[in-house]
Amino acid sequence: MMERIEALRHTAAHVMAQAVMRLWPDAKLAIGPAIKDGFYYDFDLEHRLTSEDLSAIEGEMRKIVKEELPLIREELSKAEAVKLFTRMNQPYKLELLAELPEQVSVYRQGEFVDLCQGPHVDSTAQVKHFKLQTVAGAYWRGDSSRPMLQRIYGTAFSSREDLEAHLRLLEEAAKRDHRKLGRELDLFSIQDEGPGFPFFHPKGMVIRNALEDFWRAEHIKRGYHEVKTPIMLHEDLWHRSGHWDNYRENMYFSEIDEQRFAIKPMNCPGGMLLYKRKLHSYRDLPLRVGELGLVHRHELSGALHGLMRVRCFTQDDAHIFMLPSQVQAEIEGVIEFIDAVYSDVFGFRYHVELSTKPANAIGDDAMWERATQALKDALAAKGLPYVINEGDGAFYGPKIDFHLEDSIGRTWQCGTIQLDFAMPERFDLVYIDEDGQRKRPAMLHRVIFGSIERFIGILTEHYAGAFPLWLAPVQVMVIPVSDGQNQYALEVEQSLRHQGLRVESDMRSESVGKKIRAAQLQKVPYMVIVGEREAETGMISVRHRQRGDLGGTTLEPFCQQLLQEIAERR
RNA sequence: GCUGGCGUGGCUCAGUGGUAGAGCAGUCGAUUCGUAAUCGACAGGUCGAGGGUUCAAAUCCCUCCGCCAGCUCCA
Repeated sequence: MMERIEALRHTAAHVMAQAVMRLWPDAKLAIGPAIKDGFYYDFDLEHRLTSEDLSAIEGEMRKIVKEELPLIREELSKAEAVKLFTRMNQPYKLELLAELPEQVSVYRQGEFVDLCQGPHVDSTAQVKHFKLQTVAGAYWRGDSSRPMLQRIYGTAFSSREDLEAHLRLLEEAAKRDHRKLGRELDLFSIQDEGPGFPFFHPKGMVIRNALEDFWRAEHIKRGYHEVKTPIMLHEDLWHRSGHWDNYRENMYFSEIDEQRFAIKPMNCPGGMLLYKRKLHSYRDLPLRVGELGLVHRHELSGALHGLMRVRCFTQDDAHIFMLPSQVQAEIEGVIEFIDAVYSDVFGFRYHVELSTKPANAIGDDAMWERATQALKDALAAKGLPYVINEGDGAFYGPKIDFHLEDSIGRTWQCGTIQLDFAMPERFDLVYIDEDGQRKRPAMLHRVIFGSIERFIGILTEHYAGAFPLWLAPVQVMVIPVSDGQNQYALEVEQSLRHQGLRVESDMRSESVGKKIRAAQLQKVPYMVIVGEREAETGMISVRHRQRGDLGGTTLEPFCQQLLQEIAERR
């Protein structure tokens, strides 16, 4: 079933390529695979494709569908295929062919033929429900030193209903985009004067502080200490840590008293200095040291994306210094910690990747092998399925990455656990073992949220802005029915505030309906409506943003119920 | 950084060569209202920045900045 839809999308890609070739016969074909929910095809083409062109291509595709062309597979020798694609003047296909085995396959449909291993559906007639979406640039073979091609993305389904449902889903997803909600709910902004450097507004700060309070409480429970290291440190430190050799491109530098300083892109070198401030006993280990550390990284301008991808962010970092014998238990502990936060508190679905030694790495292969194996062992012990991300580790060690999905299905790395034998070596970290000998500790770098900024972005989309009570910037909006109840509303507001709730009153001379609507749009969890009836009897009328009118009650039980809801983080 | 698109009041958008418009939000006034929009008035923009073409530029051209989609890269 899944394979059939993939074949259908792959065929849709061929139909699109055929349509493009009919409209622009000089187009050079690159590749055109099926992807999640659709397909794309890359073209090298003098003409710059516009959205009007997309309609024209769609029109041509519909003709091809009507022609009911059968897809015919042919097996060719490589030599024959080279001849074929040379005759067709398709250099990218020839480049692909050079790496293929002696026997290759092509698929024909009418006058169109493409190098392809398949499978496909039987006829272009089956590609009925599709839509071309966008055209964007993409490097040939994903290599930024190669030519940039034009990529057309499309979506295709086996039924009209599925296609329409998917298009509706995309529309709904756009509504929960954290950048849109961040503006509407007045959580944060990014100004032209600081691309990638977000401003947090009062309401965004409430969420941020609630997350940090939660974070601190959970870390204390798990035996962490908290520290704060400086934003800026001498360049020499970054030479010692390996960042200058391996991470310089992403770093900001400045000068103080004719000395070069770097703004930290990571917290670990500062953490190393803190560890080294005194001698440690084996009895001190594992030493778990957390830091909400603000780091700055120069990201490519085109990569910036709301709070998800910024140039300065706060990592909820921690460095765990361990005896070699403690490594596996500590990794497992962090895996459990992350799962407890993601699954139990926020109800996220996530997937895990294991990233191995990158091209620019410090430390020898044996060390990398040992560290990678330790991460694998921990994952196996926790029974966590994972995919391997070859060559994507940090330059100082392999890592386990936890990925969360945004509203349109893009995934973002949040949590990560990195095992590092290199940094302790470089900084000559030691502890005194029970035999009195100086020995080398192992070290773990890890984050739970990843970056607070990105995590807030993910949370905003996850909840579509309707944050649970414990995170909601305004928890209760008091709404007097008319000006006559403003005084009573104020008393209610004060009383709830004294209980520690975040309350506001809407005392504008507007209709109740309008004030309720405003609170609903701000996704305030509870509205307390007070009119003449309530003012006289000392009661309140409660409305919930999702459950609607909950009827009358008094302050005391209402307040207790909310405090309970907050305590349980529902 | 690259390819393409876009940039008009706080927000959403209209205006494509002839001295800047709407709705929402805001302010003021009237209304005093019972669970998602009461009525009226007022105020608010050197049209992203700089340069050029023109009698005349939001509109055409150039450069830069920023944003959006994707690629590359990553928390």
